[in-house]
Order: sequence, then C-alpha cells, then structure tokens
Amino acid sequence: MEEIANFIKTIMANDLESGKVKKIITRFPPEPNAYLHIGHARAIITNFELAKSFNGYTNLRFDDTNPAKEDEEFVEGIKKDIEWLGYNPENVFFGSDYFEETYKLALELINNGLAYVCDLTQAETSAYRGTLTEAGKNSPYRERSISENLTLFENMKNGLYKEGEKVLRAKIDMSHPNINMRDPVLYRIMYIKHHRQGNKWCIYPMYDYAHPLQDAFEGITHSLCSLEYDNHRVLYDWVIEVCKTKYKPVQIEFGRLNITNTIMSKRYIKQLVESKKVIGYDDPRMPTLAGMRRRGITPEAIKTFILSTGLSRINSTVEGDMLDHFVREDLKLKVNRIMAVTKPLKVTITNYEEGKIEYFEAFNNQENESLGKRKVAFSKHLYIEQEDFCLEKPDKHYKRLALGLEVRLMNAYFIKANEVVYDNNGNIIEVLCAYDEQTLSGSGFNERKPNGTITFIEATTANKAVFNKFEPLIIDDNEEISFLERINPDSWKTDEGFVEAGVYNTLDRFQFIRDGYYAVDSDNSKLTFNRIVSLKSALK
RNA sequence: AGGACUAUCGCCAAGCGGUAAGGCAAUUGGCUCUGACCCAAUUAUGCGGGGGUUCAAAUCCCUCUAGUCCUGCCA
Repeated sequence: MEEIANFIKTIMANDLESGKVKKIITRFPPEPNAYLHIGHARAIITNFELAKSFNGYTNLRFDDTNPAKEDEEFVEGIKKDIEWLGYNPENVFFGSDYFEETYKLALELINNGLAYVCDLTQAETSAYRGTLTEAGKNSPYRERSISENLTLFENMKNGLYKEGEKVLRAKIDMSHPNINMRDPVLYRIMYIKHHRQGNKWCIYPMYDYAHPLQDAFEGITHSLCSLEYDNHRVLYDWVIEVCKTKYKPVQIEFGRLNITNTIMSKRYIKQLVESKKVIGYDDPRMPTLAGMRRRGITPEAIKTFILSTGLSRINSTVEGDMLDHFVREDLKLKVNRIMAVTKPLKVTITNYEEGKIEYFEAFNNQENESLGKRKVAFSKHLYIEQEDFCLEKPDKHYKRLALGLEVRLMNAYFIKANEVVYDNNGNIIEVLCAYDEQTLSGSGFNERKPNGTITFIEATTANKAVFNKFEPLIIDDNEEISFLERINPDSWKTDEGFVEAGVYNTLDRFQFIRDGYYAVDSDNSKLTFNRIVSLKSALK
C-alpha cells in the first residue's frame, strides 16, 4: 500500500507540508449511467487509499448533470460495488444537489461579463469554434449586455425556450489553442426529468463547469481523473478562479487501466447486456465488479491486483495473466479445490467390481485443512481429462497416463492403462485400466512411484455442468462482439464437462481458479493446472 | 495557429544527477497424492534516437522520432 501512485502522493505530501491544505480530501465521481468495472477499481482504490494514507477521506459523488443518461438503478449498483470493495465513503453526494449554487455562480459570471447567452445552433456553434489548426470566431451574440444576458438566462431557466435554442457560454477566447477554452458551453436546455430533481430544472450545467465547482464546494483538495481530462484542466482552473470559490481544488490526471482480452468500454458492456448475450451486468463472465463478485473473485484480490499494477500518466494495458495471478494468490487458501473434467475421456477399471462404489475422504483444500473434508466417489467407471492420456509417453517430462504406465488418481488408487477402445473414426473413446488396491490414498504405500497424479470423476455420481454457458468473452479484431473462446476452442465448444458430485451443489458462488474458467493456456502450449471448477447451480 | 501529454525488460512499474527496485510472464533446477502451490536460480553495460552540460545523466539542456488525447448543447 505504500507504493501507490507515487507521483500523486508526492504532490499531496508537499501540499500538506507547505500548509496549502490541512487534510487530503479526494472524491470518486462516477456518472450513474453504468455499472462499475475493473477499470473503475483503479480510480476507486487510488482515491480511497491515497486519502487514507494521509488520514484524509474520500467522498462518493454521483456526477448526475445529464438526466438523459442517468438512472437510479446505477446509483444503487455503484454504491454496492464500492462497499463491496471495502470502502465506506465518508460522504455520499450528488452533483445535482448543487444545481442551485452553480446557478447562482453562473449569474455572477454573467454579471462579471464572463458568460453570455448564445443563440447559435449546435451546428453553427461547431462551425464557429474553428478547427484544431484554425482559430474560431466570435459568436454574434457574444457582446450582449449584462442585463440582456441576465434576462435571457432567467428565461432559459424558466422554460421559455426550446431545447437547443439557447445556451449559456463562458466568454474566454475563441482563438485559444486549446479548443476547450473557445467559449465553452456552461448550460444547456433539456426538458428531461432528472432522477433526483424531477422537473425542477430545465437547464443543466455541463461537466466542465459543474465538476470543478462540486469539487470546490466539498473542499476536495486533489481531484483525480483520467488522462483524457488533461486538456480540460486549464478550463477547470479557469472556473475555480473566476468563481472565486473558497477552496481551490487541483486536478491531477492518471492513466486508465486496460486488461488484455477484456471488454472494458461502457458501450460494449451495455451492448452485451442489452442484446442479452449475457445474463446481466453481473454475469460471471463480465468485467464488471458485480460480475467478478459473482464469479467468486474477492475484493482483496482486486485490491492487490490494482495496487500492484501501479499508476502513472500512461494508459496501461496489463496482461490478463496478472489479474489471474492475484486472484489465484488470494483464492488458493480460501476455496475448495474440487475435481472436474472439462473434456471427458472414459476410463474403465477392468479389475474393479461392477456396481460397487467406494467413497474416500479428501480435504477440500490440501493447504487449508480447516476447510474440511468431502467424500470422493470411486467405481469401475470413471472419467479423466482427455489431455491426461496419450498412447505413448512422449518424453521424460510427461507425468500423466499412457499405455503401460501407472499414475495415481488423486485421492484414490494407482491405475495402469492397458488397452484403448476406438470408435469407428479411429478416435480413442475409452481407456481400459487396472487398479492396485494396496495403493489407496493415505495408505502410505510407497513401494513404487506413479508417473504423476491426475484428477478424475466417478461417472455414475457425477454432476453435469454446462460449460458453454460461460464461454469467455473477447472482442475480435473487427471490434464486433463475438463469443470466441479465449483459448482452446474445443474445450468450450464440446458443451459438457463433469463436476464432482456433492461438492458442486454446496457452493453458492461461482468460484474459480484459473483453469476453472480459462481451461488451458492461450497458446495451448502447456497445461498449467488445477482442474478446479465450480459453477453456480442456479445457472444449470 | 494548433495545443497538451507520454516514451525504463514481452506486460505493468520504481527511479527525480552518483553508477538500472519489484511484480506478472518466461527459462532452468528441486520438491510434490494437483506439471498447481512452495523453494532456488536466470532474464535491460541498458533507460525511444542523436547531440550537449557534468568528475558523474534514465535523471539537466537542445533536437529528432513515435504514440495518445482534444474540433459534444457527453462525462
């Protein structure tokens, strides 16, 4: 936690030391128009941890200045996610609660000749603005008198004009090299019911005007935001200056976080949900915090992941492996490690009695015995992973089953493969094996070493789990949404896997450890492992 | 008359004038009733390129190059 965002931390420490601020106060200001995703976790954690490290605090403020996009559903979802991450905001505010004050300040601006009502249409405004390389030109309405502006703005507020007919603009500089300073719009007219204000207002402040004021009203000392607002900082400072606010917040930008093979944009997330490609914002495959929560990822894992990715003024794209690592690291002692088979291969124990079933005890987690034990079934009919068998041992590193070789079935016996059965197309569909009774797990047998240990499932008691309902989601190069397998296509397309009986139903969360939902490495070059899977029973 | 920002190992990222931290990934070996975990070891004479200042530069200066963002009455 010490290393978080050093470049920001240094600024804060200096401000504290110089006496510029007495206490560090930050804020996390989501617009309630979507659910939070893993990318937002960076902003949340950075804001909260930074303030906490200086004994300051953080406000949660819903940036709801555009009623066209916002909804109550999202404010509840966002609150829940933030609390889940372990943060209880000192205060919860809504940008819309400051509408009265921002309005009064706008009047001040007009009185000081710093704002005017403009009648240009949207297209005209755009044309007058100029381009990246050419200066803009002044609006013909720029020189209206203060009293006229006051009247017109009053009328705007009172609903005398149609949407788009008039806007309030700041009077700055139409030839400013930074386009954001070319008389930016401060207020626009919208006849839309606000989720909190109802129909009280028909003029709504723009982000560039409202945000710095909200920060100032709350005494925010450091206003952290992402890189794309860098170009807005000069306007942010302008607003703070001309409004003569008591507090002078400072905006600091940092890079966004992206994760490879992960959909992170609001737009796509929304599209997935609305097209019903996924169950909802909390679908376990989603990169939303709600989805990750449902998948069984813990807030601790997210926190250590975010903190370890660091923070800089670069939009970074970290590899999904890194997220996986921290999730595994966090989960490895917390979850049950049950057995599962995703691509089943039938195994018949030829020297085992037909109809007999034995149950062995196994720790739910070998590294954490406090998680208790469970029964593991064994009989003449089993399934193993297709990849755990091949006809001939390919090299000395191969530690699984092959014809003539003996392996340990985890928690059970040694078995030796003697024969294979083929289907009409020449595919191996079954392996005939013999078990050795004296090699039972826990018996202390050590007269010979098996060629590795593999997992298995007893066929008659196994629960089926539909894996293809949880295909990993990625976006292909054309940026069209598709359900491509992240990796080994076969393991997810062949529809069914098998999860050990008994354990599957007792879990109430979609927990996973790497291969549970990713199956094998992306290049399929190496199997890494823990075939540990559990699925949410409600989604059967 | 364009402006702003960024550039350190495959991916993140420390460093802020004193001779390149760490994590992920990878590789090698050991251990193992999960090829997991764990343990040990390896991985930038180099900090986008070129100049310069200095006893000393990733760190300062100049210059070039590349990438990102900005022309919503979105945030």
